[in-house]
Amino acid sequence: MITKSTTIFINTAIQKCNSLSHIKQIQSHLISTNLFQFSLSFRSKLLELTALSSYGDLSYATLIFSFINHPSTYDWNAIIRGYAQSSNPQIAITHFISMLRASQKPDAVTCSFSLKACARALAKVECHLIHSLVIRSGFMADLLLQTTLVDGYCKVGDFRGAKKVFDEMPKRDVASWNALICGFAQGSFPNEALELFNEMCRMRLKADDVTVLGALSACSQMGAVKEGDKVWCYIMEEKLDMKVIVCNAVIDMYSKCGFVDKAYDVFRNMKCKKNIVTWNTMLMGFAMHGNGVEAIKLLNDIENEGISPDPITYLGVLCACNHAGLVDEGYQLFNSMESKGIVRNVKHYGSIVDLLGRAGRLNEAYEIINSMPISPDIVLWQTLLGACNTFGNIELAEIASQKLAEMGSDSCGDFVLLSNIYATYKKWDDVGRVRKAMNIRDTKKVPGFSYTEVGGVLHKFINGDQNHPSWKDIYRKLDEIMYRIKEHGYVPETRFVLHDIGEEDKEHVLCYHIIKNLRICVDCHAVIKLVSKAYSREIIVRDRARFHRFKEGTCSCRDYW
DNA sequence: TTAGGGTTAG
Repeated sequence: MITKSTTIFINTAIQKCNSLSHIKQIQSHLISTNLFQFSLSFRSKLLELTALSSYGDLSYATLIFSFINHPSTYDWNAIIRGYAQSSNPQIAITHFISMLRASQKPDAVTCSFSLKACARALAKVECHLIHSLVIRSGFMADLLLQTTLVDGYCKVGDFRGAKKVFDEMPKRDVASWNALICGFAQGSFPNEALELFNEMCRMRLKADDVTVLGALSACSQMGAVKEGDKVWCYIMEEKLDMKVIVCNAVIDMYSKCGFVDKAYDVFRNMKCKKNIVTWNTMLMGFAMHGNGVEAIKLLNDIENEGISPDPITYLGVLCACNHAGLVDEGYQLFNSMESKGIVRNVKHYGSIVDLLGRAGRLNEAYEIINSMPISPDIVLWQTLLGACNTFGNIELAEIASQKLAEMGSDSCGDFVLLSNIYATYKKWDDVGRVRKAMNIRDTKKVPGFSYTEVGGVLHKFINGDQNHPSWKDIYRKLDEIMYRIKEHGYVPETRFVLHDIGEEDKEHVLCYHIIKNLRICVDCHAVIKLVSKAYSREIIVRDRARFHRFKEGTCSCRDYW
């Protein structure tokens, strides 16, 4: 029998607990008074504190757990929940399986935590397993659990499964809609996400901040500015612009749709307080559009506002210098980071290598890689290789390729770049050697594709495909465009074609190649410039890294990208 | 005592 005063004493101790040593003191008290094995409620609370609080320690929680003779459902839930939100969610799933093996019945909450673990560990099979367990246990009427299932299925990449659970839900609330909308948006199905959002609006269901975040993300991916405008109107009508997170997403949407001015309008007129993400998002917006000077100015504004820039701020401003060709400014900022207390990560190094590389300062870029205190990653070597390709540096290209091979990169692009450098110098034997290596390694080719959005519908084109319902008309139009830009002096850039083939064939390879999902290539860039002139049209192209705005035969990047 | 959906990144 636990006395009332003991209960008060322990509860107070647990409430006031704020360090691991407090936890240990309470634990020793529980053990010495024999309450550890017999007072389930105190023990579970202690375990929860250890597994979940900021001062707790998961491995210590696991130790406590291992001393429990017969863990209760609460104990299991605490440990599973702790691991589910840790950097190692797979362990939560392992504990869940141990729970089943120990013949301890999971409750709906256990399933919820375990599903979250599956989502974070990308564990598809386990997600299905828990779903069937949920059905067998009679938990399917639980709205919260159904929503977790929808979310879990999306995160593990089973969108059909997610849609099925959603469709079969007898009742849905805004969170269930959000799980699917955001799931689709994050899973690169922006069309579907936006359709669901519109369906929600048609049904006159009230969308909340999370819903619009999903819808905005979808618009950003599609470059669907008209749809984005509609979402922004909805946000203002519903006063969701009082939430900083929503404003941030709007700024991001306008930037990614190619309208950095609109993004800046939203940024300047915000009614709520800006946070560091707001500043970073705006900074990245300027970076994407090659507005280096504005980005540097914004960095000064951040400091004047008394806000501390973080590593992402510096990544943004370096990226901006990069796209604007502000080499010295970027280099200076990179060097000033340490004195500002910002620890450089691999992305900062990637950015500076790109900056120097694109300016042709290849040896300096290589020196930076060699002097890095952290190990360079694949992207970094690819960046250097790309710069070597631009400036025709065979020696460094071979070093970068060697590193990439050592790191196990099987990207087709790496081989293509090296091969292109050899091709530029007509070293066909070396080209052949690279091609052979490509075949042996069975390199993975990322197909080039482009999107365009018309009336809220996304049209996707893969290089040379015939999947679009109007593909014949489209190709006919492309032929006409090619004919017309040749009148404006178009000469296909054939230098960057892998194979050693005749000029005529090379041109054929390039002529339907309009926009790349990776960085825009020299030929595409030249074609679009001429199209903008021949048809007097402004064309906005977003490639993997930035925006190009073509007008009257010139591009906003001033041919520096 | 313990549940669901979320913004910036080379």
